[in-house]
Amino acid sequence: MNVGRPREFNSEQALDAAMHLFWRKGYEATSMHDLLDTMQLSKSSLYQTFGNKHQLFQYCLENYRELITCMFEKGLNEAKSGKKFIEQTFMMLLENTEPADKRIGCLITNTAAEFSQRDPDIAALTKKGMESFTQVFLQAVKKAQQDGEISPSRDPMKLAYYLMANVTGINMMIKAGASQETLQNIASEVIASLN
Amino acid sequence: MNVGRPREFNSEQALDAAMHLFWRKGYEATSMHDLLDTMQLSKSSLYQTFGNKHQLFQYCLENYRELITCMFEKGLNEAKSGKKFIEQTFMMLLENTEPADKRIGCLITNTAAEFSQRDPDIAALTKKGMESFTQVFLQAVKKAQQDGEISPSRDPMKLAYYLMANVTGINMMIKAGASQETLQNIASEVIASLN
DNA sequence: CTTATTTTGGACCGATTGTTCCATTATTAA
DNA sequence: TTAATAATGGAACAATCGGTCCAAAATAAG
Repeated sequence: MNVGRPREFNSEQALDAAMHLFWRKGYEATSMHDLLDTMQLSKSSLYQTFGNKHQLFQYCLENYRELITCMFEKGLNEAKSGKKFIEQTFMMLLENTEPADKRIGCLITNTAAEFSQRDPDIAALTKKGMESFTQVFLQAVKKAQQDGEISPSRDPMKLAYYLMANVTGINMMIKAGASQETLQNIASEVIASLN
Repeated sequence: MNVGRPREFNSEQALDAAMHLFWRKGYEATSMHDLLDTMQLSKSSLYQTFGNKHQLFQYCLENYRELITCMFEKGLNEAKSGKKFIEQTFMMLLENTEPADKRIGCLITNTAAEFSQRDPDIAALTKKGMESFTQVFLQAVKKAQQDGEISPSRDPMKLAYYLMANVTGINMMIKAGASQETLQNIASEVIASLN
């Protein structure tokens, strides 16, 4: 069996905790001390298990990408139609305006903003994340076209990227302090433009 | 006249240099050492003139807001029509995809992403910035309606926020590594939805 | 019990962080 | 020339940064 002293922490839970901390505070503003506190493990354990802060962050990004992608795919599969899923997605966004501590946006987007500029490895992960999310929207648009909600003459890939831009934009405007009413207006414009 | 030893630096130039540095690197990733190097003044001079790093950053945010707002207003006044201005704005965005060091996005948006969450003063400035930019789009939409390019039945404020969301979203997708073609597609969808 | 293996706790590291302080320098006014 | 004023350069500061290292602790196998 497992020889040696057993672990006193759950590595998946610890990674999840780190992910949420980075999500909320960003990379630079999160210290190792913060991480140890939140993940509830010792410094040695963290370095042994996750390498270092930078590697841990990359694990978190991948974890986040998989988590969100799965959640979206599940939502799409359970939705009554393609357009319903898209509407639900925007409605979900609007729920994160109040209180202020819910305005944490999207980890991928936050990360792209913080340092896509100076780290090619991280930049590759943000690109990958964006493409994963876009794929879900692509499936949603195709489904909506099959359901007769969007004209088959419209390019589904173009619409998928268009939706991504708006979801990203709304996420950022939430962080910039836009009101729920404002965001509601944006969402309704986007939904109305799908036909 | 001015008594005492004269300044060896231009405070406006120094502020401008700091602004561009924060724009490129973000707040946390920019050190005082970086700033002194770029602004070309001594530590004492920086603290005497701008208070501290946090205050300097706030000055930079306001400087940026005014700079961009003025630039946009000038562009709008010189544009042949409201819709032409909007199109130009999106075209300008697309020019910042390559090379990688041009993908610095928008300082207000970057700042909202980095720490609207934990600093009310900064959050207020990002909100103010977003509102300033939205005002320009509002004027542009109204002009386009007067020019007969957008139906007068559409709510100009809603469209202004809708445009803001898309500009912000595209800016973020640039940072996340989206291709120029992708962004071109998004922009054309947005432009096409204005009628 | 002994040995091998793995994890844990914490002391310790050099480097860097933002900031303060003061003597020195450069200027104007008297 | 002297005094007043303001800017500069740099030493010094405590605090924190991410990271390393090793003895101690806890388990399984022999």
